[in-house]
Amino acid sequence: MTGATPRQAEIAMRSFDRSLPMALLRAREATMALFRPMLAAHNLTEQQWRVLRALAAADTALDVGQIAAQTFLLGPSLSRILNNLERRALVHRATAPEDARRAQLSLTEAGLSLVGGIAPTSEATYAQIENRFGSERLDGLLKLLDDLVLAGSDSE
Amino acid sequence: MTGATPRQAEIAMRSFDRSLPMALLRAREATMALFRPMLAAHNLTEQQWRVLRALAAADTALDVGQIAAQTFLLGPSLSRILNNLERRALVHRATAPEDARRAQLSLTEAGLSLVGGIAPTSEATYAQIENRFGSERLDGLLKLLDDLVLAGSDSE
DNA sequence: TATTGTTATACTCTATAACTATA
DNA sequence: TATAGTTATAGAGTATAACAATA
Repeated sequence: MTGATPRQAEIAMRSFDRSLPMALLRAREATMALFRPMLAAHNLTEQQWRVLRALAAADTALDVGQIAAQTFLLGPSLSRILNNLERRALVHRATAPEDARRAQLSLTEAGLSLVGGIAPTSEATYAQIENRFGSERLDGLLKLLDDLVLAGSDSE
Repeated sequence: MTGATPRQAEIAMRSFDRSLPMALLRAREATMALFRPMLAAHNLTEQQWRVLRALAAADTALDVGQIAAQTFLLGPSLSRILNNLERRALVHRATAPEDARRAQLSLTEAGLSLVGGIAPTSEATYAQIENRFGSERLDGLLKLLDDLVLAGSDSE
């Protein structure tokens, strides 16, 4: 035969539906769909928002490596994102006094104000999710997701 | 003040740690880290693999719109990915007889063979996850993720 | 020499709009 | 006119290597 007919039965692999990476992607897409309009309204990409969020959550200034680890961004991507956020005066960059190689990043007043302004909308969306999904189930889900990460990072 | 000191306490928003989109991203990254070497060994991007996986799982040929919906890829991205996979002779493209606008995509013998060859490695990785995480908990997680998608897609 | 971070480069994906072909 | 899909275009992220500055 020339063309090709799909024959799932011939492949010993779980169904697309039960694929864990796909299930995580679907869930993330469904969730982000609720938050995306909020970010678009402020001209923020998801990645930029992750950086701002990490800085807002930190009790202290963060260096580039710490932000990269928390946001799952690679150095080169993060470098450009930080340039962008600095140009928009949302982020402040200083050199660590004890190690001139290391940068210290923090939110500016404007950055803090932006995150603080978005927070109510974000929390309203969360309330909507908790309302529909149940807050106990949401807690359970977060716990399972944390445990999955631990299971993945265990020694081989 | 000039610089900026982060003050999480001033922002009424849940911690970065308890952010659902971040938890889903972390879990997905941790999971994909286990599968990525397998894809890299076959020169497949995650998106290309999602397309092959969708075609392998289908009982019949799929059109571009169906693949886009299942893989969360946009038309233009998918168009290029399909060109790439067609060039590599992994995917076969035909025109639907009843509607010449519609394409019918399926795996070629080589595509089927590729997916079939990767399947054992994929299943071994799954077995590892189930072993560490527990298969009942994995089932529970998949169920919660499905329900979350339903909760997100409900009428506003 | 090792580390922190940026720059260089090539590729891929995202996103929106415009377009072609078909219905 | 509406729909399926591709092409155009601009922007942003991914990934690896090379590099500069500092330790």
